Amino acid sequence: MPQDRVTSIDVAKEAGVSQSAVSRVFSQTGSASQKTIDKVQKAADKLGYRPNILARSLITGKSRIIGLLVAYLENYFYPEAVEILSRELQKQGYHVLIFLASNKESNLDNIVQELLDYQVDGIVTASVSMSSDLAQSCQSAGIPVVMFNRIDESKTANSVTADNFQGGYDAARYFIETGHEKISYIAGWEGASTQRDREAGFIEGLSQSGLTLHSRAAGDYDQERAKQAAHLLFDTDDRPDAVFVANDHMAFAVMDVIRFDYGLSIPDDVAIIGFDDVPPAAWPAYNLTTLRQPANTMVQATIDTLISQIEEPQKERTDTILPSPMIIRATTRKTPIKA
Amino acid sequence: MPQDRVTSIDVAKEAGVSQSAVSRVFSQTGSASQKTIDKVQKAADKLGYRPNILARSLITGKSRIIGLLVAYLENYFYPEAVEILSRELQKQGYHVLIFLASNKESNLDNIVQELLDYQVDGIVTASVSMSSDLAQSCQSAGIPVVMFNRIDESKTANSVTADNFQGGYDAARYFIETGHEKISYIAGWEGASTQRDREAGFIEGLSQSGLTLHSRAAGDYDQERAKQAAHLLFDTDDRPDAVFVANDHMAFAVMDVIRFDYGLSIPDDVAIIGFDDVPPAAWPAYNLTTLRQPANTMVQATIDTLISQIEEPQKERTDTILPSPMIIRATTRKTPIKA
DNA sequence: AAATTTTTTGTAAATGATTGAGATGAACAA
DNA sequence: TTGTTCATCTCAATCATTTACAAAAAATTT
Repeated sequence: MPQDRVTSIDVAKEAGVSQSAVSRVFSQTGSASQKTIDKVQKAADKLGYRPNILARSLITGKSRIIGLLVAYLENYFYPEAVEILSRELQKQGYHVLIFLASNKESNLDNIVQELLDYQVDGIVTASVSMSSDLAQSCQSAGIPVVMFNRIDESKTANSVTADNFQGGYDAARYFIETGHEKISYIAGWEGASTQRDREAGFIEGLSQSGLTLHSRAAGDYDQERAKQAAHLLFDTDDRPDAVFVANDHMAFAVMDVIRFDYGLSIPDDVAIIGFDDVPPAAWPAYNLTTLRQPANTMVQATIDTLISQIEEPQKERTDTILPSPMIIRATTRKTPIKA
Repeated sequence: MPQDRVTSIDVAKEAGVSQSAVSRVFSQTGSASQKTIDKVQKAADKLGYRPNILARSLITGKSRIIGLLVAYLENYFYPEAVEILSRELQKQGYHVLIFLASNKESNLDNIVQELLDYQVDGIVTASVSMSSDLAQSCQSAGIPVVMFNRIDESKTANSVTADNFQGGYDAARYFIETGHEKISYIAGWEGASTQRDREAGFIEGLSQSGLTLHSRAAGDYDQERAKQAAHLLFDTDDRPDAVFVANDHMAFAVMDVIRFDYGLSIPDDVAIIGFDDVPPAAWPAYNLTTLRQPANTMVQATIDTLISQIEEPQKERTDTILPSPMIIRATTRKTPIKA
């Protein structure tokens, strides 16, 4: 049977002090004499008392809950980020309430409403971009929002991203440096800022050498679609000799198609660069050259912006862009020029 | 500036009814005439009112929050499970507050306490087993606990697992059927019930044919350790020709070692069976024969037990064991007998 | 139309904490 | 002793709801 909750009143009675004395002992703010602190501690331990966070939140107006809105976890960049985010926030006395967005946009409004119903102190969106209306409505409710891995075009929410443009640019430069000329691109989901920036940077990098895309197909950040895209690129006489894939998750699928469906060798026949540097990229079976999104620092930046805005609501919004270094592994050639 | 919260009192004033009338409209229980419902709805819409869940929880004693305690997300079985869990609970009006356990046992007590502080309605642990004391203390606080993917030896909490014993058994039988005799095992973390059951089943399956383990090493469910374990098994003249690896996550690392460090061919030189059937197991680069843990049905069972216990606290605890079918892919031989 | 039942409504008391205002008392100086 | 200061404490209001109770209104029966 659910034993009755122990409240501060019970502790107060047990310790022979007032209820508010108990409260003062448990909320760091209050001043209390060592004597009462001891008495209260002892009574609390005896009864197994712990303050009810919900009641506290009600009155302080701070729940110490951060709402995390994420669309899917199949790209392994996100589980990693979620883990770090959650651990770090935990250290600072916050906790993460997780919400999964369906793919249908329409649903997002409802989900954000539910988030607000829980009186979250802040919101992090990962792999999801809020409409400006939605971001605005959080804003005006006084709830800071950080978009993780998405840029907010409307400049309402904060954002933290890797330098997607530069990453795309570097990928292009590296392909060119290593002697490629037929260079193709498999795009992510067109609605995502990451996709747009990576492609824009890549194109820019090509055009520096007077090149354009040899071919292009959309993979929507999905493995099945990426496979189809790869077939599109390779079911032709004029195959690319280098492919930049908009994220690692798709790159694995693309590599599998290239190796197993076409029997081509990577990087001798085709070089591949991905984006994210998720753990499997380092697995010997793939050993993928990629642009690293630094999950750790990205999460840290996310938390910093969020918490500083929670504590000082008047703070300006910020866009943080972190460097995305190239991790050179074995899916690209090392030799500068093709024999 | 954070605009003032809209409360039921504001709505009541606007609609010209009592505050409790507003409450009645928003909580399904209360009776109200169509006329007041309309008035209240209109006023609420106008002011943008939504009930404060924290305040509601305070009085009802139900937060509709489920605490999820997870140790790490690097084994990709868990992100998948978390995603499904969260989505399904969301459908039922619950939400997931996620807590990451550190590896240090000591910490677990604190974390569970924090969970309870949030007045969660139930707890799911994934890849974590609670001490019986801890489970007991949740029990007596009236908070049902389901251990996902762990058996509770002490029979205090509920549990949902795949049939790990049978899976191990089947792996052994399959190796034997396909003509192997030097059969080894790479163990998971010895503290986990999954590890123990998988190994026990495997040994049992071998002994049915009068065989014993050719060799054994511990990988602790960790890729680095698994690699070391693989070296231990293969740095010898008398190598195994089949290895059962306690989960897929380690199996990938082991395959990489076998292929790239020893230049052996899978399954011709060595056959491999894993456990879990995480998505990368189906990727052509691995194409791993494995025992599937049915994430979907396991999560569904978890939710069912949890919710039924939340709603009927007197309910008996249950252990659910779900079948773990073998998914035969390309890391095992198909031919019954070695040439 | 009166009596009865049913439905709706408002009042007020919870829920379990925080917190400001004032009361208490100890410590100290004059 | 008296007055002053200061830390500590208690009281009571507050947070935003739900909900028991009783009163009022509406619907139904006689």
